[in-house]
Amino acid sequence: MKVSKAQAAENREAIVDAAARLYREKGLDGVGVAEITRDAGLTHGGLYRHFESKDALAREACLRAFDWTITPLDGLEPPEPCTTAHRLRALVHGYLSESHRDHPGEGCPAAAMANDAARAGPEMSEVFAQGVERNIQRFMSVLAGDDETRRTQTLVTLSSMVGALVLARATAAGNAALSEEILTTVREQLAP
Amino acid sequence: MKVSKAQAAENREAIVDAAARLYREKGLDGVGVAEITRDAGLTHGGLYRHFESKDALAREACLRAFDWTITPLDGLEPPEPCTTAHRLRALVHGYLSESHRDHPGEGCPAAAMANDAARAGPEMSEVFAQGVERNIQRFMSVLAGDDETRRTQTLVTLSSMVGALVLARATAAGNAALSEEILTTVREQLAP
DNA sequence: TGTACATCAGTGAACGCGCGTTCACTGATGTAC
DNA sequence: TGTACATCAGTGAACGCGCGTTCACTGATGTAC
Repeated sequence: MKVSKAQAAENREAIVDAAARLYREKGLDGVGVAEITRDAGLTHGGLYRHFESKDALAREACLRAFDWTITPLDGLEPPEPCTTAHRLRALVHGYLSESHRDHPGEGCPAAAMANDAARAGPEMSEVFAQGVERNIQRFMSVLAGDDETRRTQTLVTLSSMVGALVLARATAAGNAALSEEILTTVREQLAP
Repeated sequence: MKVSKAQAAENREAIVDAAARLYREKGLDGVGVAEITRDAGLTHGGLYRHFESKDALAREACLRAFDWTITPLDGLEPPEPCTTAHRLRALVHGYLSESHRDHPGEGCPAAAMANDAARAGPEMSEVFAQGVERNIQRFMSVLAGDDETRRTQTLVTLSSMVGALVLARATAAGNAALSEEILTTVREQLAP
């Protein structure tokens, strides 16, 4: 049955949100349209009233996933005086936390779907690159100094964080000690 | 028809090698058993004489992939005197090269299949963790200093390289300039 | 060293299954009068 | 403001397709004598 335009818009958002979460958790090839629409409270047939194809939905979901913001850990809120070092530490320790490692669905898509994005064709890669650039801009705004220095530092720190999180996740189920060592060592090294 | 035991062993190796390459290129969910056995010069039916299931093959292929060694770039062979700094530079610049970015099938599996390994269950995660630990040991052997310092430096540098390569690959098709910027900035920062 | 035969690596058709996508249909919405 | 009706978001059965796995079969291998 038809629903109101407002309801239809809400349903569309629910589908994108569900896809953004499920794709980060299970990968682009790990979720079907049936699971995504079910998660959004709908059935699979109606998907194609909103999206041209599964790939088109995936692209929109990827962009949505980059709206993600880090959840600061308890006690990691920057204390006064709120210096650059304090903000950087809160960010790094939130990113390289056990909580972020164990909940990819609500976390950074750069770490959760990079391998998938690399294989999904140029259109997805373009969307992913837009998201990464947004991540870079947000990270730079935390730092101090001239633009070039901040951008260089951001690229290196972001790469370290993405790499450490990706390795910590891949080893978590099979070697918890190694996963833990990667998280703690890298976060202490980046922001002691 | 039956083949000699030596031929059968060769065929088994060919299947593992093909799987190790294809899984790195296309992901664990991106290749079927038909493509793998075809690549090894066989048909899909015989696979189950050698492996219990596709998952069992995937685990063995992942371990095999970690036999990977970096291909030094032209002119990046450590010059005499061959110091720690020289070896480190050759390694970092080889890892963060355009060639490595564009050929994941022969490259580091930690960067090529980390997302897949994280979702493939505890047994795959254990195999992956073994491979990562081997990568760590090999990287440590290049460095100088006491064990703790070398291991800490290794974990941070390895994370940076994995993160940078993963991001460079995911953005390559959609934003070549950003992909290039990530590679060059991080490699110059890690080993100027 | 020959010979007869059991073994078993490899083949390819067939299976059940879940996938992305289509489509006839439903019925509340929203508009034309 | 009512009323009649076209619209279209959502449903769920159906489709073709490719997947992992099975299995009857083939025929060279390797062994028992």
